[in-house]
Amino acid sequence: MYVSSSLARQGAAPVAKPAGVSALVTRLSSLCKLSAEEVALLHDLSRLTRTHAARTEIWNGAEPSRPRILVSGWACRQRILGDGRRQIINFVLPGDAVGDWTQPNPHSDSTTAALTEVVTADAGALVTAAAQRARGHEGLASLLRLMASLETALLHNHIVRLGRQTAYERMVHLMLEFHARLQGAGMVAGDRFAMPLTQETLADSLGLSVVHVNRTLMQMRRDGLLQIALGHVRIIDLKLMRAVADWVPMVADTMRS
Amino acid sequence: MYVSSSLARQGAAPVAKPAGVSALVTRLSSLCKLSAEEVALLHDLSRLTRTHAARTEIWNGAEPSRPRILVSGWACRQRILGDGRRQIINFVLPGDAVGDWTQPNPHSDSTTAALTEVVTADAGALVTAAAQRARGHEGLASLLRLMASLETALLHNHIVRLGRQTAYERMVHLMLEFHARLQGAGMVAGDRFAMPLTQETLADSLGLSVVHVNRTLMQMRRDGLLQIALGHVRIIDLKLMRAVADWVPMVADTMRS
DNA sequence: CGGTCCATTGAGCTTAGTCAAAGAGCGTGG
DNA sequence: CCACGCTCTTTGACTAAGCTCAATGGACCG
Repeated sequence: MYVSSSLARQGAAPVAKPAGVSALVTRLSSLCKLSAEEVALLHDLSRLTRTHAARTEIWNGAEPSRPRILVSGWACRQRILGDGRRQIINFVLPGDAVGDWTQPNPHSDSTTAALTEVVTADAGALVTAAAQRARGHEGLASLLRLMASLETALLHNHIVRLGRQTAYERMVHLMLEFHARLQGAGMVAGDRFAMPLTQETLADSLGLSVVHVNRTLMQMRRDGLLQIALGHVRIIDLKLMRAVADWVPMVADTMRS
Repeated sequence: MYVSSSLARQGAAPVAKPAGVSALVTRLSSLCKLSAEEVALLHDLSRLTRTHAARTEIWNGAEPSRPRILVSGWACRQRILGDGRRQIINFVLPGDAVGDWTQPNPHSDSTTAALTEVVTADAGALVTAAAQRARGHEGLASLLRLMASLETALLHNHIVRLGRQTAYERMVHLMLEFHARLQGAGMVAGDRFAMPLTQETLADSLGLSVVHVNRTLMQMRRDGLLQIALGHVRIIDLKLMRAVADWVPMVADTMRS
C-alpha cells in the first residue's frame, strides 16, 4: 500500500513559513532579551544573503571563512567515511550558525551541505558587534554564547540517541527535536511543520538503513504517534511521543512556559 | 583462558603520569602559544584544587558553578535514561574543561562523574583573565576558544563512531582518540598509556553491551592491534589501527608534526 | 513514454544483545 | 593464613534488532 507519503516533496506548499529573515529573527530574539538596536542588526542580515542550491556544499571545515547564519531552508553538518558511509552530525535550521564561529580554522573534516535550496547571511557584523562589547550590544554576546551552548546540547542529545536508543525511540526523539526547534522559529502551525527530508537523510542521521527507517516510520503511523506525508509532519500524540523517547525539554521549551 | 587483562586495576603503577598540574600545563601550552605570564597562571591553578572520590558526581549541569578544569584522573560527561540505560557523552581528561564554561545555566540534563579519583582546579581566574583581554593575556582567549572547538570536534567524532561504525571500528577509534589526547598531555610513554576504565564504561561510551565489548577486545588482541591489560593499553600496530578506524588526525596531531 | 527518484515490502542474513555461568584478582575479617 | 565476598572479565548458547538484497509501485519530469 503506497500512501503517497513522500517525505521530500519539491512542490510542497509552505506551512507557517515566514518569508525572508523573519523566522531567523523570531528564533534568535526568542532566545535572549535583545535591544531594539540589536534586533535591527538581525534584520540587517537580510542585506548580505546568498542562495545555495540543494545538494551543494555551503561550508567547508578546512578553509577559514566568514561566519554565516542560516536564513531559510534545511542544511546539515556531515562526514563521509572512506568507504562512502555517511553520518549526519546535526541539522542546521533557520537561525542556526553555519560552521564553527568560535574557531578560525578548526581541523574538522566535516562539511555543511544544503539539503534543500538554502539562503545564508553573513553574520560577520553580529560577531564583531558582540566582540566589541559596544553599549547597546550586551545582549549579542549572550546570544552567541547561548547559541553555542544549545548546539552543544543538541550534539549531546544526538549521542544519547545513537548510543542508547532503539530505532523507534531515535526516530520519535528526532521528530520531537525538529518540533521544538522549529517552534522556536515560528515554523510550526498548530501540530504541523515542514520536514523536507528523504528517508535516506533520516537514515544517515540516525545511523540506520533506509529500509529500517521506512519500517520504523510505518510503525509510528500505525501506532498513531504522528502523520508523515508530502514533506510535512503532523504530530498526533505529543505526550505519548515524549514518553516513548524519554524526552527532556529543551531550553527553548522551558522559556516558552 | 583468563589472561589477567583487567582494565581497571586500582593499584596499577602510573605510566608517564606527571604529578600535580604538569600534565595539564603540558597539554594546554601545547595547544596555543602562551606568554610566560600566562603559563604562570596555569601553574597557579594548583593552588585551588579539590579532590573527588571515584564514582561521585563532580558537576551538575542544572546548577551554575564556577568553571573547573581537570588536573588528574579520568571523568566523563554522561546521561542516564529513565529506565537506567546510560550513555557516556565524552571523556574528560587532564587539561579538559569540566562542564560548560560558555553558559552560566544551560538546561543540560547531563552530569559529569569521576571515573577514578579526580583532582579539579578552579579555572575562574583563567576565564576572567581571558575575558578582560588584559595585555599579556591575549593567548588565553585563543586557548579557551581552541579548547571549546576541540571538544566539539570530539563530539562530532563520537557521533560518527556511534552512527556509522561497527563495534570493532568504534573500539579502535576510541583507543586512537585516547592515544592522541593523552599524548598531548605527555601521558603516553612510548606506545603505552594508562586507561583506568572497566569494560562496562567502554560499553556505555560506545553504545554496546559489556559482553560484546569483551569479545571485541579479544578480537583486537588476536588481530595484533594492541594489548590491553592491567589498566594499560599498549599500541602494537598504530598504522593498521588508523586504517581500520578511518582515523582523521586531530588538531593536536598535526601540530606535533 | 521512458527515466529517475523515492517509498514500500518481503526474504534471508549478520551483528550485537540477553541470559547464564564460571574464573581471576583483591580486599577483609576471622 | 585462609575462606568468603565482591568486582570485573571471559565464554557459551540462544535471541533479536536491524541490515542486505531484490523487486515493485507511485510521482514527477523531459
